[in-house]
Amino acid sequence: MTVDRLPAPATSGRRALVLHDRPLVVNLIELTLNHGLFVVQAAGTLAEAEAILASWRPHLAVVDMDHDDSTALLDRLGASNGLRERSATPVLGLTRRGDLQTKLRAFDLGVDDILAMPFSPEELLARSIVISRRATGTEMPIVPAITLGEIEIDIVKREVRAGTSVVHLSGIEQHLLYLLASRAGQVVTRDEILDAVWGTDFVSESNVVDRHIRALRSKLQNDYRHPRFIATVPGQGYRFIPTFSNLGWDAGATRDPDRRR
Amino acid sequence: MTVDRLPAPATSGRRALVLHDRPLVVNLIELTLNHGLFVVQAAGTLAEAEAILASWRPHLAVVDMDHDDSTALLDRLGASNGLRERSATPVLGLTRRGDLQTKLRAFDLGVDDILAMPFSPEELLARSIVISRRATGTEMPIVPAITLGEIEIDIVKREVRAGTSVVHLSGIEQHLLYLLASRAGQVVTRDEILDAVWGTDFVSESNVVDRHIRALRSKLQNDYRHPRFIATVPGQGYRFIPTFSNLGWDAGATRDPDRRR
DNA sequence: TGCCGGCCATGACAGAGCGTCATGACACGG
DNA sequence: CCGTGTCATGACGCTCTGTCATGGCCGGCA
Repeated sequence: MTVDRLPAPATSGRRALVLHDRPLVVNLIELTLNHGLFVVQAAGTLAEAEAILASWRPHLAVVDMDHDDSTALLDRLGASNGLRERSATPVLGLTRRGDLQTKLRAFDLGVDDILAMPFSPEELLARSIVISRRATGTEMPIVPAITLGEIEIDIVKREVRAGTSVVHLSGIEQHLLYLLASRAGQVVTRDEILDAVWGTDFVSESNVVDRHIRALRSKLQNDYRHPRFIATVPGQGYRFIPTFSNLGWDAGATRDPDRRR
Repeated sequence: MTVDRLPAPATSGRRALVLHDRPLVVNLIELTLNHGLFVVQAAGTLAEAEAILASWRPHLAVVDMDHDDSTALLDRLGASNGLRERSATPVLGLTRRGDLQTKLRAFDLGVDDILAMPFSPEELLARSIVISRRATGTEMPIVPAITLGEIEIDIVKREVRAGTSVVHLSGIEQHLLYLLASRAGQVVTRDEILDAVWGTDFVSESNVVDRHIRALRSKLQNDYRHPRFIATVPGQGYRFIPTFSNLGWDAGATRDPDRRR
């Protein structure tokens, strides 16, 4: 089965380093930061991050604060006693816990801003742009909308245009859509989604993922009986396909026949 | 009628300048920043702000971005092309409009962080502390709870302890409580509240204030028939009195007999 | 072939937070 | 004594989030 490739993003030469050990989250961040014309490189360990840092000189770092190496990386980035060096790379921290204590500790470690899960891609982009432009003092281009097959996503307004209809997404729905879209054509597990949106602390037996997938679906498709864009792969998870026609099988079937791969 | 004075706040010598032309908002900010052991001085005009700036050397500035002189003051504070000077006073901007464009413009003007109305005192405090400690690189004390008469308010948890019961407030309810508490014993108009919490853009004929006053009341008083702490002054507005016994008139009467003053 | 069990979609619901509306009590002024 | 304006109150609508019970479909297995 062939699937449209995501369009190659335009770049402005702006670079972002991501320290995160969940590939799905990295994909999400990459797709989101494309709106800000960032090119993203991911590191799963401190060593990788340092290599990228030395050779690539990123303009922004997005750091999972729950990662074991986050503190070490922040040290390397020029944090010192809550007072960051002027020329250091601006850092956006991601955290599972949103209480004030956790946030203040993150700032102590040298973060420029902090984002608690679950967040929306809109917030991620906004904060990334803010701290990045503050560090460099230059304007930053934003591409408010991207097109994926038959879908157009406006990240700022949190709207999706599919065909003639325009719908507004909630933060979590937008997160979910970006997650799936960043892996277009591939299957994403429920557990991966749960982990990427809420963090592993969340109740794994919960039904939340289904719930929001369902909300997304009902917003993306005009009529009830024509499932589009999001297919179910039984026993495995969900799969996003940006064009309707590429689904291939009969409309009305949500199930993805391509089960064994 | 005598009313308990608010306790004189402990200070840590940390100073905050507020540029705002609504005295009620200034009171709110003052009471809120007391949790961070700030001493507050307010300016209604650029001239006043400059005088305070020169003689008082504040550690933090809270600036109403809808104020005519906000841009000029930000210039004075060392903003230049989105790139702020290192030693400049950190600035927290307040704005009525919360869209991304407005926020980005605020950052362009040199703000360190931006807060859109309606916000909760908890957020105001958290962001103030974050940008202030980032600028100075020192630890900042927080007093999580303050006591007003028979009421104890935990700003971080957004909880209120009145007697034996503990209740959780929403952001707007907390804002409302701080607003009234910062003018303890005095009457506050509906329009003033509307303006201070939502901004004047809001529909003036709306019932929102009553709605949230009611919610606050029902959370502060255990039993239905004993109104406490928040009295109605017919034709004028509401009045907060931190102790029950000081209400003076018969329990069961929500109305404040002290109408003509 | 027929039954069972697992996976998933669906509808219903809960509950917080926010805002609106209609009604009715109450006091005041004429 | 009645009308008017001011408030309190209950009821409702809406969005967002999360939970639960049900029932359909399919595949595996006897």
